[in-house]
Amino acid sequence: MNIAKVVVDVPASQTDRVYDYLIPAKLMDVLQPGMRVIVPFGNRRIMGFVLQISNRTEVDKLKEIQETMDLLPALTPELLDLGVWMGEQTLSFHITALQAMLPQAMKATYKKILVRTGDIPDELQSVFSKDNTALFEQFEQSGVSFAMLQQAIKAGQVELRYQVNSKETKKTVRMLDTKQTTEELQAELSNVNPRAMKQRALLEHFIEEPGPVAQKQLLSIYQTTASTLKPLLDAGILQAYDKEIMRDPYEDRKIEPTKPLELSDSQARALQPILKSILTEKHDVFLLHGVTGSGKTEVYLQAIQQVLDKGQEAIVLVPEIALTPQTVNRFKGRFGSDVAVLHSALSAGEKYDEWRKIQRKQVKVAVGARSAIFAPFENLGIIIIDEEHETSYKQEDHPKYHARDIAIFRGKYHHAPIVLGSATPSLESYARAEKGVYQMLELPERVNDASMPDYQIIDMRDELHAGNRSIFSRELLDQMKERICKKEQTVLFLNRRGYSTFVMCRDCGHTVECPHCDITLTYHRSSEQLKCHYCGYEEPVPHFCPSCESDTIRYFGTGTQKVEETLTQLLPEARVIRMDVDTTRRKGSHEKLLGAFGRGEADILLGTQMIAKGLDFERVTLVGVLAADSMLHLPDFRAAEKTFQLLTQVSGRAGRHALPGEVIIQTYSPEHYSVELAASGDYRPFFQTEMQTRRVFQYPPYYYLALLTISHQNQVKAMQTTQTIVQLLQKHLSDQVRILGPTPSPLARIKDRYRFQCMIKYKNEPNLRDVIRRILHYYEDARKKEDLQIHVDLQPYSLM
DNA sequence: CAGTATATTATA
DNA sequence: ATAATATACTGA
Repeated sequence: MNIAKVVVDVPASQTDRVYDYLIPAKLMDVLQPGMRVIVPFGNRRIMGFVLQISNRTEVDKLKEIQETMDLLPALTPELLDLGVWMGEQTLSFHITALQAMLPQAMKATYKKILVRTGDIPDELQSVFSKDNTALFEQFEQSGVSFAMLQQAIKAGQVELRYQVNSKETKKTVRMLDTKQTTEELQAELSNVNPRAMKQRALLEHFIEEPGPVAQKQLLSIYQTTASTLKPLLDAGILQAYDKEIMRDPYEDRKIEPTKPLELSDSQARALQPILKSILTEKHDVFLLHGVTGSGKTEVYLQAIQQVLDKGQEAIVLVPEIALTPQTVNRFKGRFGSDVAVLHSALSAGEKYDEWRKIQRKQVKVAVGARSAIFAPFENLGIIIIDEEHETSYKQEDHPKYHARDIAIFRGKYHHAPIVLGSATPSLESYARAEKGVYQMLELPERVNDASMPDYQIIDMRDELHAGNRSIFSRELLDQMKERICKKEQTVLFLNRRGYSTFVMCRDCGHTVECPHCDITLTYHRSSEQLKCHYCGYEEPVPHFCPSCESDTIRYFGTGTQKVEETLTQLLPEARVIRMDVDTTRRKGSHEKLLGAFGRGEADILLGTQMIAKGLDFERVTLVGVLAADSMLHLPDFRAAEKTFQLLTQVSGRAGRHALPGEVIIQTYSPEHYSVELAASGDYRPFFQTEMQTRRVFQYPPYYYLALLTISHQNQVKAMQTTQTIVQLLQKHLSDQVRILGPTPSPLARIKDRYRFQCMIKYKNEPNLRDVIRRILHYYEDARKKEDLQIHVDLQPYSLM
């Protein structure tokens, strides 16, 4: 057993296979599958994952593994299996799938280093630093001729080394301790100059309180600096050393411990089957459909409790934007230090430490966004996906996985149940629950006897006819005034998706477009620039229309800043907190703003998507949605579903406690079923209506989708290639399949590349992945040489 | 025909 | 992805 099967860190189709390496004697008893290693590859050194240790190989001359990067496997056997499966399912490289399961900090970085080993010309010497090394990059920038370096390397005067590093760093604190006994210290004390008061104080500390202490802490207690310490360290009386510590992003937060709450009847009814699956170790998938405020989280908490009691572990996925301190506190409050939290707001180091807590089994519960589904637990008892309908569970770049699919894979492996929770389930999940593939659990009413809020839909066209050109309807304005009088609070939601600010000429209707993409430029007020969100192009706002030279350039669209301004004009007495990307960029600002709102320091909370979820404030009795229909016109078959979900979620922020809630929805499409049915608060009618549409147009959940996007600088080339691909697909797939295209992508041009798509609708195509793989292989040369790009997305969430 | 740009190929 | 090697292509 001296051969390791290794996947190397070269994401390319040619290297997407397993390479065999000899295990050197020093690693013989150390190396295990799942470890990262450094291996020679060609004349470089690169990182790789050990998949397997074996005694067989087909290759005559094997190279040796150079060294290991881990002492504990980074990936468990389960995750290694998952990597294979995920690579196949998403048509990604094996290495890409494996990398996706680890924190960014564990990704390898590569450096080429020049080392001087002999006499070299002065000109070349100038590149090297004092220690006779130089980064290869430095050499390239230095302007010294390549030939000179080549010669020096040939002559053995310079060596080129390939260095592999991992980005992970471990945080340490400086500790102080002494090896001497109290008596010896007493003796030392008498030697210290009596005028060195602070030094004496530090020594006395070690006499009174023996044992190691953090330097920072000690110095602050005795109000002194490291200079006091120095003589003691120099004399060898005290010793300093660095102790590794875990970064704790939540260390200075006080979290009140909570006890399990008494469950309502329906909560108890929903919990029962979950507990049963946990106990019998059955891989069931539950769809927990509970209206907003119905207490889904308490059900999760009690299910997790059962898992922990059994000595098992739990993963809870929460959408990134809902991963607020409030949410985290609910889990930390119940399970304390057994919880690790993984989300994007943490620094790379913090994420790495949270991950290691899981790896070392120092925690039992992982709460996090999409990638937390890869938490390296080995005895999983349950996986919970909250807000399961959220599209952010689908990763948009390779590997394009859906966390729900990964959860089901892991659930099967561990014989553990999966709970998908939502007030507005995805049609896919609800349809599966109806068919009995998943088990349906319902929480039809709110806890605390709170009733569902009252709804009002305002047709903004009527407002316009009545001469109100403001972004606020009269009704909403009146209601907000009333709330301020009653000392109640309002949440205002501005849906900005598919809706951005742009400039338009009032005279001729000209809008400014990106010269490289077929898209209108977005107006950025802070910099007075027009920017393209797809390629980064920007230009200053023109003073005159580029088309007709009139000076009637105006801004359109509504940003939160604009709403805030209007609000202060119309309701000068209102105290407004605005939450958007700009005001929450700084770390902790999110929490600060919500905290202030929670304490009643503002009357109105104005925000985008980020306020749609999880907020739970007692005094919020009014929710206003400013542009309910802004998503409906997007080229997306899920537009109605997303609108319905969003309206239901936002409305769920109102009247969650004793005070009754009211919801006002402003829209230009009051008759659209997604708006109307959100008002009814009832999921089923919407589900049934939407299912009909999906059936007629042959969309999920009736059909599976695969989307191929082909792009090239040359429009004709892109179109023709897509045409050929369509024909190839038609030829090799079954005759039940529906293939659409070539169609120009909704974003027909990005970065000067024309984009065409082909959509495959299918029910059962076991060969699909193989056929696509063959097509990709067929175009391999063209992709490299002619810069043709082919993107494949199976079960896409974005059709752009 | 050397010297250099470009395509091909292997990476264990 | 990257580097070495094979091949094609300039300019003498």
